[in-house]
Amino acid sequence: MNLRDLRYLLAVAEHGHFGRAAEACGVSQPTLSIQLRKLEETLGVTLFERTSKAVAPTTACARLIGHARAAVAEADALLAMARSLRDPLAGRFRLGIIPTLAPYLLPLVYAPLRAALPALEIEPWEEQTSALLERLRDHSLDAALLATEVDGPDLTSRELFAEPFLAALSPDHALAARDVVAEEELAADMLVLADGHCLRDQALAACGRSGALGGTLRASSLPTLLNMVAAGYGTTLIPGLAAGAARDAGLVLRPLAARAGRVVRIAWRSRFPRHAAVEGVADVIATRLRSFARGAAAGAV
Amino acid sequence: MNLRDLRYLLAVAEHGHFGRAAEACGVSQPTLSIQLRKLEETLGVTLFERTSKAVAPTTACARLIGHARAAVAEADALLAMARSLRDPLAGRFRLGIIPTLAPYLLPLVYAPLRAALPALEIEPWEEQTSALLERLRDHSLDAALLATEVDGPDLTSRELFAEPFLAALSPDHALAARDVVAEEELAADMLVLADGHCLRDQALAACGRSGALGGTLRASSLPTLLNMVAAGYGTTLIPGLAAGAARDAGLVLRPLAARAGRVVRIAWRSRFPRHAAVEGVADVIATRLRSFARGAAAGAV
DNA sequence: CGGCGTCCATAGATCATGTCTATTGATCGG
DNA sequence: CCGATCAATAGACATGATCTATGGACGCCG
Repeated sequence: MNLRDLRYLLAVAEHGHFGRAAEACGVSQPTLSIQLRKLEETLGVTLFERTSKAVAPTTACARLIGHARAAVAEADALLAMARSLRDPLAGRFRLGIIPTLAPYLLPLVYAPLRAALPALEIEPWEEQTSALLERLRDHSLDAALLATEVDGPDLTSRELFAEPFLAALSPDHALAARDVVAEEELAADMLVLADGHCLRDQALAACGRSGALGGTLRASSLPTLLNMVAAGYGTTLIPGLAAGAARDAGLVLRPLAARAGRVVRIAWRSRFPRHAAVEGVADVIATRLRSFARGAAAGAV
Repeated sequence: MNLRDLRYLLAVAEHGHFGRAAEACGVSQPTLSIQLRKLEETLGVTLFERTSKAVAPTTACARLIGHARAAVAEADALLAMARSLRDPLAGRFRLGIIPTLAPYLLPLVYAPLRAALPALEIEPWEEQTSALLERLRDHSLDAALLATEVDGPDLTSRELFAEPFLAALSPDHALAARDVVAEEELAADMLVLADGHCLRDQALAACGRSGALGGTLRASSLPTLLNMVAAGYGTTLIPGLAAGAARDAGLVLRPLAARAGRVVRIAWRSRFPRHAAVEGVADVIATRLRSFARGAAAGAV
């Protein structure tokens, strides 16, 4: 049994006439006659009482036709929905973002993304790198904004922009008097984020330390960390996009001598079919942040 | 798009594995792969993200799959219902019966019909001949029990049994003293049914009258007619099966000299597909009434 | 790190079947 | 009794579903 056969059945029931039903279905009358007879044979039920005068549905047909109508309607609904889902630049797009990036990047790119991809319903999801990678791999995210390389052939990534780190100091810190701070000078009293944040490892690596100091307080979020530094508990190293928030917290920011920084990338499953959506999002973010990256390259933030 | 394709889609979504899905569908893996790819092309939507490791439905697929499931379920329901409708000796059977027959025949044949055709749900419909023929022709009845021949090639009929008429008299009527009454003797004061009852015309014809007497009361039903005769308003001629009811009404019954009577037939549309049901019903009634017909032929009721 | 197994995609051949045009048969009306 | 109408049938044709065999990508394991 075929959906086409059910459409033929409905057409004959509606028109009560093989010729007109065939015309409505866009086929010849013999075709419709044959197919309907085959349907009757497969069902084992006579569907119509045929006369040269009229074609009347049997009672069996009357009881079956509701299901036929429902099946055809569902198939048509599926086709219509497929048409609306056809655009890869439309629909839900679940985008993971690491916590040290989300609060500072999203406000910058949200409006441009809406403007460039109006049909794309971006759902941000904030979590640490490893969790995002896991969610990418189990298909609960479509793409993720990270500050690390991704490994494995199942994932692909594209560089979006370079984000320089900055030394963040309380105004009364000794280094606050300097124009430029060398990364190693921060090592002595640097505060870092909790385990799992990629920024923690990158900050430690930038100033030549392999691990955090024993007993060092580990902030669970960047805003917390900024407040700790502002309160004079130590120094830290922040990503450039957080500069505004850091200044608002009353911190003094200084460029780094060796220009340590991180590269923000977008990552996705290599086989993810809506590649166009990923590229679209990536293009918008890269374009929006181009000036920022240029400024960073010039050493000015 | 095809119901088969939708079944393939559901199988792949369920198993997450082309090979096992193909096995479940009873086809080879390449077949399923090709058909699914074609489905993706016709829909314009990628349905699965394929890896050698796993096959994951896309978000678009997740939204479409509900409709696919519904369409397939409706089709399956249709097939299941068709299976149950396949037996022509099962299901509703709308049987018209003329009013001068129904109350006396139905009690005789109801139980035998239930016993012989347990799956046939017979729905009796009591109306006069012309209305029954109309309903037969417009498909609102499946068959009808009549006491007249039917004309036209669109209808067919089969004789079931012969039903003799009897003279019905009030006990104090002059003719009640006789053993046998000649049909013509009833003509003088015979009461008849209202227009439209075939019994009316047949009774008049039997006693040689072309029309009813002027001012004669025309009962709208046979029970009413019996009571009128019992009350002494005249004589009448009743169908044999009504003998019991007539005696209960206090009437005297006498056989007719010329053995006037009527033939009860079952009629149906020549193209009616459930011919087996008609034959089944006809056989049961003819068998049940065979003794009656023999008795009638022998002159004893 | 190289063979091996798993899994989906592709190629080419084959077979089933849906569709067409032309025609027949049945039925009805003038 | 003849012509019109309508569904069924016949035969040719083309599409398309399916199969087996094979290729290519990937992960596993010694």
